[in-house]
Amino acid sequence: MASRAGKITDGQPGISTRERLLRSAISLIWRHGYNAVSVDAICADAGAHKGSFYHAYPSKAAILSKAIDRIWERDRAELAAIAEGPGTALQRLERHMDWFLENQQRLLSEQGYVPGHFHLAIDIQVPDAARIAAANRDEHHKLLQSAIRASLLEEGADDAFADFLTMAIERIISGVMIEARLGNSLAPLQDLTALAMKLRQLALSAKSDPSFAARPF
Amino acid sequence: MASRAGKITDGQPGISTRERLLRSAISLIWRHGYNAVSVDAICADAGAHKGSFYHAYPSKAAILSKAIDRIWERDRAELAAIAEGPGTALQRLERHMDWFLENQQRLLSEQGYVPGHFHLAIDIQVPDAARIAAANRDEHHKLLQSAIRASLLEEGADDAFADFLTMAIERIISGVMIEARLGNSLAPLQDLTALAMKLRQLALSAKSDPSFAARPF
DNA sequence: CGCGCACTTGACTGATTAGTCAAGATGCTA
DNA sequence: TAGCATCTTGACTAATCAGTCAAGTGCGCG
Repeated sequence: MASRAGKITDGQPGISTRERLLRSAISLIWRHGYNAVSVDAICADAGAHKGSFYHAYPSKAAILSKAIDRIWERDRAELAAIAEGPGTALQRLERHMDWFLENQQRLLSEQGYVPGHFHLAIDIQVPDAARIAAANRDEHHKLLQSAIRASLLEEGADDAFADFLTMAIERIISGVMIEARLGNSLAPLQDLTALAMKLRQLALSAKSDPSFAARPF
Repeated sequence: MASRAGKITDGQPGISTRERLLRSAISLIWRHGYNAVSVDAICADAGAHKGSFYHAYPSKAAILSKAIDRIWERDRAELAAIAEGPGTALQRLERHMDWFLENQQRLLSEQGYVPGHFHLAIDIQVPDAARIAAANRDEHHKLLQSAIRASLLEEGADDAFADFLTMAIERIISGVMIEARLGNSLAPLQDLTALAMKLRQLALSAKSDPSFAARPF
Protein backbone atom coordinates (compact mmCIF):
# COMPACT_ATOMS: atom_id res chain seq x y z
CA MET A 1 0.00 0.00 0.00
CA ALA A 2 1.52 3.32 -1.01
CA SER A 3 -1.02 5.56 0.67
CA ARG A 4 -0.02 4.66 4.19
CA ALA A 5 3.08 3.12 5.59
CA GLY A 6 5.33 3.05 8.59
CA LYS A 7 4.78 2.28 12.23
CA ILE A 8 1.39 3.86 12.79
CA THR A 9 -1.12 1.13 12.03
CA ASP A 10 -4.84 0.44 12.25
CA GLY A 11 -5.01 -0.39 15.92
CA GLN A 12 -5.46 2.02 18.79
CA PRO A 13 -2.67 4.55 18.86
CA GLY A 14 -0.15 4.48 21.67
CA ILE A 15 -0.39 0.71 22.06
CA SER A 16 2.41 -1.31 20.55
CA THR A 17 1.72 -3.89 17.90
CA ARG A 18 3.12 -6.51 20.24
CA GLU A 19 0.59 -5.53 22.89
CA ARG A 20 -2.35 -5.33 20.50
CA LEU A 21 -1.51 -8.78 19.18
CA LEU A 22 -1.45 -10.19 22.70
CA ARG A 23 -4.77 -8.61 23.61
CA SER A 24 -6.41 -9.88 20.43
CA ALA A 25 -4.99 -13.35 21.03
CA ILE A 26 -6.33 -13.42 24.57
CA SER A 27 -9.77 -12.31 23.52
CA LEU A 28 -10.11 -14.63 20.52
CA ILE A 29 -8.60 -17.72 22.14
CA TRP A 30 -10.65 -17.26 25.31
CA ARG A 31 -13.82 -17.16 23.28
CA HIS A 32 -13.18 -19.74 20.58
CA GLY A 33 -10.41 -21.95 21.95
CA TYR A 34 -6.77 -22.15 20.89
CA ASN A 35 -7.15 -24.50 17.93
CA ALA A 36 -10.09 -22.58 16.50
CA VAL A 37 -8.15 -19.31 16.28
CA SER A 38 -5.66 -18.74 13.45
CA VAL A 39 -2.65 -16.45 13.44
CA ASP A 40 -4.28 -14.61 10.54
CA ALA A 41 -7.38 -14.00 12.66
CA ILE A 42 -5.29 -12.61 15.49
CA CYS A 43 -3.45 -10.31 13.09
CA ALA A 44 -6.68 -9.11 11.51
CA ASP A 45 -8.19 -8.39 14.92
CA ALA A 46 -5.09 -6.51 16.03
CA GLY A 47 -4.75 -4.59 12.77
CA ALA A 48 -1.29 -6.01 12.21
CA HIS A 49 0.41 -8.01 9.52
CA LYS A 50 1.73 -11.54 9.59
CA GLY A 51 5.35 -10.44 9.54
CA SER A 52 4.77 -8.23 12.56
CA PHE A 53 3.31 -11.16 14.42
CA TYR A 54 6.37 -13.30 13.82
CA HIS A 55 8.60 -10.36 14.59
CA ALA A 56 6.96 -10.06 18.01
CA TYR A 57 6.39 -13.76 18.78
CA PRO A 58 8.29 -16.79 17.54
CA SER A 59 5.18 -18.94 17.14
CA LYS A 60 1.48 -19.26 17.77
CA ALA A 61 2.20 -21.43 20.81
CA ALA A 62 4.45 -18.69 22.21
CA ILE A 63 1.73 -16.06 22.23
CA LEU A 64 -0.51 -18.55 24.03
CA SER A 65 2.07 -18.88 26.78
CA LYS A 66 2.32 -15.09 27.01
CA ALA A 67 -1.47 -14.88 27.16
CA ILE A 68 -1.62 -17.28 30.09
CA ASP A 69 1.08 -15.29 31.84
CA ARG A 70 -0.71 -12.00 31.27
CA ILE A 71 -4.02 -13.24 32.60
CA TRP A 72 -2.53 -14.82 35.68
CA GLU A 73 -0.46 -11.68 36.33
CA ARG A 74 -3.60 -9.66 36.84
CA ASP A 75 -5.45 -12.36 38.75
CA ARG A 76 -2.52 -12.96 41.07
CA ALA A 77 -2.13 -9.26 41.81
CA GLU A 78 -5.79 -8.95 42.71
CA LEU A 79 -5.83 -12.08 44.84
CA ALA A 80 -2.60 -11.10 46.58
CA ALA A 81 -4.12 -7.70 47.38
CA ILE A 82 -7.07 -9.46 48.96
CA ALA A 83 -4.82 -11.82 50.91
CA GLU A 84 -2.74 -8.93 52.23
CA GLY A 85 -5.72 -6.64 52.71
CA PRO A 86 -7.56 -5.60 55.85
CA GLY A 87 -10.14 -7.53 57.84
CA THR A 88 -10.27 -10.87 59.57
CA ALA A 89 -9.11 -14.06 57.92
CA LEU A 90 -12.74 -15.00 57.41
CA GLN A 91 -13.50 -11.70 55.71
CA ARG A 92 -10.49 -12.09 53.43
CA LEU A 93 -11.64 -15.58 52.50
CA GLU A 94 -15.06 -14.18 51.72
CA ARG A 95 -13.54 -11.52 49.49
CA HIS A 96 -11.46 -14.17 47.75
CA MET A 97 -14.62 -16.11 46.95
CA ASP A 98 -16.41 -12.93 45.86
CA TRP A 99 -13.57 -12.26 43.45
CA PHE A 100 -14.58 -15.11 41.14
CA LEU A 101 -17.91 -13.46 40.40
CA GLU A 102 -16.41 -9.96 40.20
CA ASN A 103 -13.74 -11.14 37.79
CA GLN A 104 -16.21 -12.82 35.45
CA GLN A 105 -18.47 -9.77 35.72
CA ARG A 106 -15.62 -7.59 34.48
CA LEU A 107 -14.80 -10.05 31.70
CA LEU A 108 -18.44 -10.05 30.68
CA SER A 109 -18.45 -6.27 30.40
CA GLU A 110 -15.08 -6.23 28.63
CA GLN A 111 -15.67 -9.08 26.20
CA GLY A 112 -19.44 -9.37 26.00
CA TYR A 113 -19.75 -12.91 27.34
CA VAL A 114 -18.85 -15.06 30.34
CA PRO A 115 -15.62 -16.86 29.44
CA GLY A 116 -14.89 -18.88 32.58
CA HIS A 117 -11.34 -19.89 33.37
CA PHE A 118 -8.91 -19.29 30.51
CA HIS A 119 -7.53 -22.80 30.78
CA LEU A 120 -10.92 -24.11 29.68
CA ALA A 121 -10.06 -22.68 26.25
CA ILE A 122 -6.66 -24.40 26.15
CA ASP A 123 -7.30 -27.84 27.55
CA ILE A 124 -4.31 -30.08 26.93
CA GLN A 125 -3.60 -28.90 23.43
CA VAL A 126 -0.19 -27.26 23.81
CA PRO A 127 2.17 -29.04 26.20
CA ASP A 128 4.13 -25.93 27.12
CA ALA A 129 0.98 -23.90 27.74
CA ALA A 130 -0.51 -26.72 29.80
CA ARG A 131 2.60 -26.68 31.96
CA ILE A 132 2.38 -22.94 32.60
CA ALA A 133 -1.35 -23.14 33.26
CA ALA A 134 -0.82 -25.95 35.74
CA ALA A 135 1.81 -23.90 37.56
CA ASN A 136 -0.58 -20.95 37.78
CA ARG A 137 -3.39 -23.17 38.99
CA ASP A 138 -1.06 -24.40 41.68
CA GLU A 139 -0.18 -20.85 42.71
CA HIS A 140 -3.87 -20.02 42.95
CA HIS A 141 -4.41 -23.20 44.92
CA LYS A 142 -1.81 -22.14 47.47
CA LEU A 143 -3.43 -18.72 47.86
CA LEU A 144 -6.87 -20.19 48.44
CA GLN A 145 -5.47 -22.89 50.67
CA SER A 146 -3.76 -20.43 52.98
CA ALA A 147 -6.88 -18.24 53.06
CA ILE A 148 -8.98 -21.19 54.15
CA ARG A 149 -6.35 -22.40 56.60
CA ALA A 150 -6.16 -18.95 58.17
CA SER A 151 -9.94 -18.69 58.44
CA LEU A 152 -10.04 -22.03 60.26
CA LEU A 153 -7.05 -21.48 62.51
CA GLU A 154 -9.05 -19.31 64.85
CA GLU A 155 -11.66 -22.05 65.06
CA GLY A 156 -9.08 -24.54 66.25
CA ALA A 157 -9.14 -26.68 63.12
CA ASP A 158 -5.89 -28.14 61.84
CA ASP A 159 -4.41 -27.82 58.35
CA ALA A 160 -5.43 -31.31 57.24
CA PHE A 161 -9.01 -30.40 58.00
CA ALA A 162 -8.61 -27.13 56.08
CA ASP A 163 -7.04 -28.88 53.10
CA PHE A 164 -10.01 -31.16 52.64
CA LEU A 165 -12.33 -28.20 52.71
CA THR A 166 -10.04 -26.46 50.20
CA MET A 167 -10.25 -29.43 47.85
CA ALA A 168 -14.03 -29.49 48.00
CA ILE A 169 -14.34 -25.75 47.41
CA GLU A 170 -11.84 -25.76 44.55
CA ARG A 171 -13.79 -28.47 42.78
CA ILE A 172 -16.97 -26.51 43.21
CA ILE A 173 -15.23 -23.48 41.72
CA SER A 174 -14.13 -25.53 38.71
CA GLY A 175 -17.63 -26.85 38.21
CA VAL A 176 -19.14 -23.41 38.52
CA MET A 177 -16.69 -22.00 35.97
CA ILE A 178 -17.53 -24.68 33.42
CA GLU A 179 -21.21 -24.14 33.92
CA ALA A 180 -20.82 -20.37 33.63
CA ARG A 181 -18.87 -20.71 30.37
CA LEU A 182 -21.12 -23.31 28.76
CA GLY A 183 -24.24 -21.40 29.74
CA ASN A 184 -22.68 -17.97 29.17
CA SER A 185 -24.19 -16.90 32.45
CA LEU A 186 -23.09 -15.38 35.75
CA ALA A 187 -25.87 -17.20 37.60
CA PRO A 188 -23.79 -20.22 38.69
CA LEU A 189 -21.28 -17.79 40.22
CA GLN A 190 -23.90 -15.86 42.12
CA ASP A 191 -24.17 -18.30 45.01
CA LEU A 192 -20.53 -19.31 45.08
CA THR A 193 -19.44 -17.31 48.12
CA ALA A 194 -22.48 -18.26 50.16
CA LEU A 195 -22.08 -21.90 49.16
CA ALA A 196 -18.43 -21.96 50.16
CA MET A 197 -19.05 -20.22 53.46
CA LYS A 198 -21.92 -22.56 54.31
CA LEU A 199 -19.73 -25.52 53.45
CA ARG A 200 -17.09 -24.23 55.83
CA GLN A 201 -19.69 -23.66 58.51
CA LEU A 202 -21.21 -27.10 58.00
CA ALA A 203 -17.85 -28.79 58.21
CA LEU A 204 -17.02 -26.89 61.39
CA SER A 205 -20.32 -27.67 63.06
CA ALA A 206 -19.93 -31.31 62.14
CA LYS A 207 -16.42 -31.36 63.54
CA SER A 208 -17.80 -30.81 67.04
CA ASP A 209 -20.29 -33.59 66.44
CA PRO A 210 -18.66 -36.77 67.80
CA SER A 211 -20.33 -38.90 65.12
CA PHE A 212 -17.93 -37.32 62.61
CA ALA A 213 -14.30 -38.14 63.12
CA ALA A 214 -11.51 -35.59 62.88
CA ARG A 215 -11.82 -35.89 59.11
CA PRO A 216 -15.31 -34.89 58.02
CA PHE A 217 -14.67 -35.51 54.33
CA MET B 1 -3.55 -50.48 -4.83
CA ALA B 2 -3.93 -53.55 -7.05
CA SER B 3 -2.96 -56.12 -4.45
CA ARG B 4 -6.03 -55.59 -2.30
CA ALA B 5 -9.39 -54.13 -3.07
CA GLY B 6 -13.07 -54.37 -2.25
CA LYS B 7 -14.99 -54.18 0.97
CA ILE B 8 -12.59 -55.88 3.33
CA THR B 9 -10.32 -53.15 4.62
CA ASP B 10 -7.59 -52.61 7.19
CA GLY B 11 -9.79 -52.39 10.25
CA GLN B 12 -11.01 -55.22 12.40
CA PRO B 13 -13.12 -57.61 10.36
CA GLY B 14 -16.83 -57.84 11.03
CA ILE B 15 -17.09 -54.18 11.99
CA SER B 16 -18.54 -51.87 9.40
CA THR B 17 -16.55 -48.94 8.09
CA ARG B 18 -19.21 -46.64 9.46
CA GLU B 19 -18.74 -48.09 12.93
CA ARG B 20 -14.94 -48.06 12.79
CA LEU B 21 -15.02 -44.41 11.73
CA LEU B 22 -17.27 -43.54 14.66
CA ARG B 23 -15.07 -45.36 17.16
CA SER B 24 -11.94 -43.71 15.82
CA ALA B 25 -13.62 -40.31 15.91
CA ILE B 26 -14.68 -40.81 19.52
CA SER B 27 -11.24 -41.91 20.60
CA LEU B 28 -9.31 -39.18 18.76
CA ILE B 29 -11.66 -36.31 19.58
CA TRP B 30 -11.90 -37.29 23.23
CA ARG B 31 -8.14 -37.24 23.52
CA HIS B 32 -7.18 -34.26 21.39
CA GLY B 33 -10.34 -32.16 21.12
CA TYR B 34 -12.62 -31.67 18.12
CA ASN B 35 -10.68 -28.93 16.37
CA ALA B 36 -7.37 -30.73 16.72
CA VAL B 37 -8.61 -33.85 14.92
CA SER B 38 -8.84 -33.91 11.13
CA VAL B 39 -11.11 -36.04 8.98
CA ASP B 40 -7.95 -37.50 7.44
CA ALA B 41 -6.72 -38.54 10.87
CA ILE B 42 -10.03 -40.25 11.64
CA CYS B 43 -9.92 -42.09 8.32
CA ALA B 44 -6.32 -43.18 8.86
CA ASP B 45 -7.11 -44.45 12.34
CA ALA B 46 -10.15 -46.35 11.10
CA GLY B 47 -8.33 -47.74 8.06
CA ALA B 48 -10.85 -46.14 5.74
CA HIS B 49 -10.71 -43.69 2.86
CA LYS B 50 -12.01 -40.16 2.64
CA GLY B 51 -14.79 -41.09 0.26
CA SER B 52 -16.02 -43.76 2.67
CA PHE B 53 -16.15 -41.19 5.43
CA TYR B 54 -18.35 -38.88 3.40
CA HIS B 55 -20.42 -41.82 2.24
CA ALA B 56 -21.16 -42.67 5.89
CA TYR B 57 -21.37 -39.15 7.36
CA PRO B 58 -22.33 -35.89 5.66
CA SER B 59 -19.73 -33.81 7.52
CA LYS B 60 -17.17 -33.74 10.30
CA ALA B 61 -19.69 -32.01 12.55
CA ALA B 62 -22.19 -34.83 11.92
CA ILE B 63 -19.87 -37.54 13.21
CA LEU B 64 -19.30 -35.44 16.31
CA SER B 65 -23.03 -35.43 16.99
CA LYS B 66 -23.13 -39.20 16.48
CA ALA B 67 -20.18 -39.57 18.85
CA ILE B 68 -21.95 -37.63 21.57
CA ASP B 69 -25.06 -39.76 21.07
CA ARG B 70 -23.10 -42.99 21.21
CA ILE B 71 -21.32 -42.09 24.42
CA TRP B 72 -24.44 -40.94 26.18
CA GLU B 73 -26.30 -44.05 25.02
CA ARG B 74 -23.98 -46.25 27.03
CA ASP B 75 -23.81 -43.92 30.02
CA ARG B 76 -27.57 -43.56 30.18
CA ALA B 77 -28.12 -47.30 30.01
CA GLU B 78 -25.72 -47.89 32.87
CA LEU B 79 -27.14 -45.10 35.01
CA ALA B 80 -30.70 -46.19 34.32
CA ALA B 81 -29.79 -49.71 35.39
CA ILE B 82 -28.47 -48.33 38.64
CA ALA B 83 -31.57 -46.20 39.16
CA GLU B 84 -33.86 -49.16 38.56
CA GLY B 85 -31.63 -51.62 40.39
CA PRO B 86 -31.98 -53.18 43.84
CA GLY B 87 -31.22 -51.66 47.22
CA THR B 88 -32.31 -48.63 49.13
CA ALA B 89 -32.43 -45.16 47.57
CA LEU B 90 -29.28 -44.32 49.47
CA GLN B 91 -27.47 -47.37 48.12
CA ARG B 92 -28.53 -46.52 44.58
CA LEU B 93 -27.25 -42.98 45.01
CA GLU B 94 -23.98 -44.40 46.25
CA ARG B 95 -23.71 -46.65 43.20
CA HIS B 96 -24.49 -43.69 40.96
CA MET B 97 -21.58 -41.79 42.50
CA ASP B 98 -19.32 -44.84 42.26
CA TRP B 99 -20.12 -45.05 38.57
CA PHE B 100 -18.08 -41.93 37.76
CA LEU B 101 -14.89 -43.60 38.93
CA GLU B 102 -15.77 -46.95 37.38
CA ASN B 103 -16.54 -45.33 34.05
CA GLN B 104 -13.25 -43.43 33.93
CA GLN B 105 -11.44 -46.58 35.05
CA ARG B 106 -12.86 -48.42 32.07
CA LEU B 107 -12.01 -45.55 29.73
CA LEU B 108 -8.47 -45.56 31.11
CA SER B 109 -8.07 -49.25 30.35
CA GLU B 110 -9.72 -48.88 26.93
CA GLN B 111 -7.96 -45.73 25.78
CA GLY B 112 -4.85 -45.57 27.91
CA TYR B 113 -5.58 -42.29 29.66
CA VAL B 114 -8.22 -40.57 31.80
CA PRO B 115 -10.36 -38.51 29.42
CA GLY B 116 -12.94 -36.96 31.75
CA HIS B 117 -16.31 -35.94 30.38
CA PHE B 118 -16.50 -36.01 26.59
CA HIS B 119 -17.96 -32.52 26.47
CA LEU B 120 -14.66 -31.21 27.83
CA ALA B 121 -13.23 -32.06 24.40
CA ILE B 122 -15.99 -30.22 22.53
CA ASP B 123 -16.53 -27.05 24.52
CA ILE B 124 -18.64 -24.62 22.54
CA GLN B 125 -17.06 -25.25 19.18
CA VAL B 126 -19.92 -26.76 17.19
CA PRO B 127 -23.36 -25.28 17.91
CA ASP B 128 -25.29 -28.42 17.02
CA ALA B 129 -23.02 -30.64 19.11
CA ALA B 130 -23.22 -28.22 22.02
CA ARG B 131 -27.01 -28.45 21.86
CA ILE B 132 -26.99 -32.25 21.96
CA ALA B 133 -24.41 -32.30 24.74
CA ALA B 134 -26.47 -29.86 26.78
CA ALA B 135 -29.54 -32.04 26.36
CA ASN B 136 -27.61 -35.10 27.55
CA ARG B 137 -26.20 -33.19 30.50
CA ASP B 138 -29.74 -32.26 31.39
CA GLU B 139 -30.86 -35.88 31.18
CA HIS B 140 -28.02 -36.90 33.46
CA HIS B 141 -28.93 -34.05 35.79
CA LYS B 142 -32.47 -35.38 36.09
CA LEU B 143 -31.22 -38.88 36.89
CA LEU B 144 -28.90 -37.65 39.62
CA GLN B 145 -31.50 -35.24 40.93
CA SER B 146 -34.11 -37.93 41.37
CA ALA B 147 -31.53 -40.24 42.98
CA ILE B 148 -30.68 -37.57 45.52
CA ARG B 149 -34.31 -36.62 46.05
CA ALA B 150 -35.21 -40.25 46.70
CA SER B 151 -32.33 -40.69 49.12
CA LEU B 152 -33.51 -37.67 51.09
CA LEU B 153 -37.21 -38.42 51.01
CA GLU B 154 -36.90 -40.98 53.77
CA GLU B 155 -35.06 -38.39 55.86
CA GLY B 156 -37.99 -36.00 55.63
CA ALA B 157 -36.20 -33.44 53.46
CA ASP B 158 -38.13 -31.69 50.74
CA ASP B 159 -37.22 -31.41 47.05
CA ALA B 160 -35.93 -27.86 47.27
CA PHE B 161 -33.45 -29.02 49.88
CA ALA B 162 -32.46 -31.95 47.67
CA ASP B 163 -32.02 -29.73 44.63
CA PHE B 164 -29.49 -27.52 46.37
CA LEU B 165 -27.53 -30.57 47.39
CA THR B 166 -27.77 -31.82 43.80
CA MET B 167 -26.36 -28.57 42.49
CA ALA B 168 -23.41 -28.69 44.88
CA ILE B 169 -22.61 -32.31 44.08
CA GLU B 170 -22.90 -31.77 40.33
CA ARG B 171 -20.42 -28.92 40.50
CA ILE B 172 -18.03 -31.08 42.45
CA ILE B 173 -18.38 -33.77 39.80
CA SER B 174 -17.56 -31.25 37.07
CA GLY B 175 -14.54 -30.03 38.98
CA VAL B 176 -13.33 -33.55 39.63
CA MET B 177 -13.71 -34.45 35.94
CA ILE B 178 -11.64 -31.46 34.82
CA GLU B 179 -8.96 -32.24 37.35
CA ALA B 180 -8.90 -35.91 36.32
CA ARG B 181 -8.54 -35.01 32.64
CA LEU B 182 -5.93 -32.30 33.09
CA GLY B 183 -3.91 -34.45 35.46
CA ASN B 184 -4.61 -37.71 33.57
CA SER B 185 -5.31 -39.31 36.93
CA LEU B 186 -8.08 -41.24 38.64
CA ALA B 187 -7.06 -39.83 42.03
CA PRO B 188 -9.55 -36.92 42.07
CA LEU B 189 -12.33 -39.44 41.43
CA GLN B 190 -11.25 -41.76 44.20
CA ASP B 191 -12.90 -39.76 46.99
CA LEU B 192 -15.91 -38.60 45.01
CA THR B 193 -18.50 -40.96 46.49
CA ALA B 194 -17.32 -40.46 50.05
CA LEU B 195 -17.25 -36.69 49.53
CA ALA B 196 -20.77 -36.61 48.14
CA MET B 197 -22.14 -38.83 50.87
CA LYS B 198 -20.48 -36.77 53.58
CA LEU B 199 -21.86 -33.63 52.04
CA ARG B 200 -25.33 -35.13 52.14
CA GLN B 201 -24.83 -36.19 55.74
CA LEU B 202 -23.49 -32.78 56.73
CA ALA B 203 -26.40 -31.00 55.12
CA LEU B 204 -28.86 -33.29 56.86
CA SER B 205 -27.26 -32.89 60.24
CA ALA B 206 -27.25 -29.14 59.82
CA LYS B 207 -30.88 -29.18 58.82
CA SER B 208 -31.84 -30.32 62.30
CA ASP B 209 -29.66 -27.57 63.74
CA PRO B 210 -31.99 -24.57 64.30
CA SER B 211 -29.18 -22.11 63.51
CA PHE B 212 -29.46 -23.20 59.87
CA ALA B 213 -32.70 -22.33 58.18
CA ALA B 214 -34.63 -24.71 55.96
CA ARG B 215 -32.13 -23.87 53.24
CA PRO B 216 -28.66 -24.85 54.32
CA PHE B 217 -26.97 -23.68 51.12
C1' DC C 1 -25.62 -65.56 -15.53
C1' DG C 2 -26.14 -60.62 -15.25
C1' DC C 3 -28.15 -56.61 -13.41
C1' DG C 4 -28.16 -53.12 -9.88
C1' DC C 5 -27.01 -51.20 -5.63
C1' DA C 6 -24.15 -50.28 -1.71
C1' DC C 7 -19.78 -49.44 -0.77
C1' DT C 8 -14.72 -48.30 -1.73
C1' DT C 9 -11.04 -46.02 -3.93
C1' DG C 10 -7.89 -42.21 -4.47
C1' DA C 11 -7.14 -38.32 -6.93
C1' DC C 12 -8.79 -33.83 -6.98
C1' DT C 13 -10.31 -28.78 -5.54
C1' DG C 14 -10.05 -24.49 -3.37
C1' DA C 15 -9.57 -22.60 1.03
C1' DT C 16 -6.87 -22.09 5.01
C1' DT C 17 -3.00 -23.25 7.91
C1' DA C 18 1.64 -21.89 10.37
C1' DG C 19 5.58 -19.87 9.27
C1' DT C 20 9.35 -17.28 6.05
C1' DC C 21 11.55 -13.59 3.95
C1' DA C 22 13.39 -9.67 1.38
C1' DA C 23 12.45 -5.19 0.77
C1' DG C 24 11.07 -1.16 2.67
C1' DA C 25 9.74 2.56 6.24
C1' DT C 26 10.61 4.87 10.60
C1' DG C 27 12.77 6.99 14.30
C1' DC C 28 16.78 7.46 17.36
C1' DT C 29 21.55 8.83 17.80
C1' DA C 30 25.72 10.88 16.40
C1' DT D 1 22.48 14.85 7.69
C1' DA D 2 23.96 10.01 7.71
C1' DG D 3 23.84 5.61 9.68
C1' DC D 4 21.70 1.95 12.00
C1' DA D 5 18.60 -0.88 14.54
C1' DT D 6 13.88 -1.77 14.92
C1' DC D 7 9.62 -2.42 13.11
C1' DT D 8 6.31 -3.08 9.05
C1' DT D 9 4.81 -4.82 4.79
C1' DG D 10 2.77 -8.26 1.81
C1' DA D 11 3.82 -11.78 -1.08
C1' DC D 12 5.39 -16.35 -0.74
C1' DT D 13 5.82 -21.63 0.55
C1' DA D 14 4.54 -26.12 1.71
C1' DA D 15 1.47 -28.51 4.37
C1' DT D 16 -2.99 -29.47 5.73
C1' DC D 17 -7.88 -28.64 5.87
C1' DA D 18 -12.98 -30.14 4.74
C1' DG D 19 -15.33 -31.75 1.20
C1' DT D 20 -16.24 -33.72 -3.96
C1' DC D 21 -16.53 -37.05 -7.41
C1' DA D 22 -16.07 -40.33 -11.16
C1' DA D 23 -14.60 -44.68 -11.70
C1' DG D 24 -14.41 -48.85 -9.83
C1' DT D 25 -15.46 -53.41 -6.88
C1' DG D 26 -18.01 -56.97 -5.03
C1' DC D 27 -22.21 -58.85 -3.22
C1' DG D 28 -27.13 -60.13 -3.30
C1' DC D 29 -30.97 -61.10 -5.99
C1' DG D 30 -33.46 -62.47 -9.94
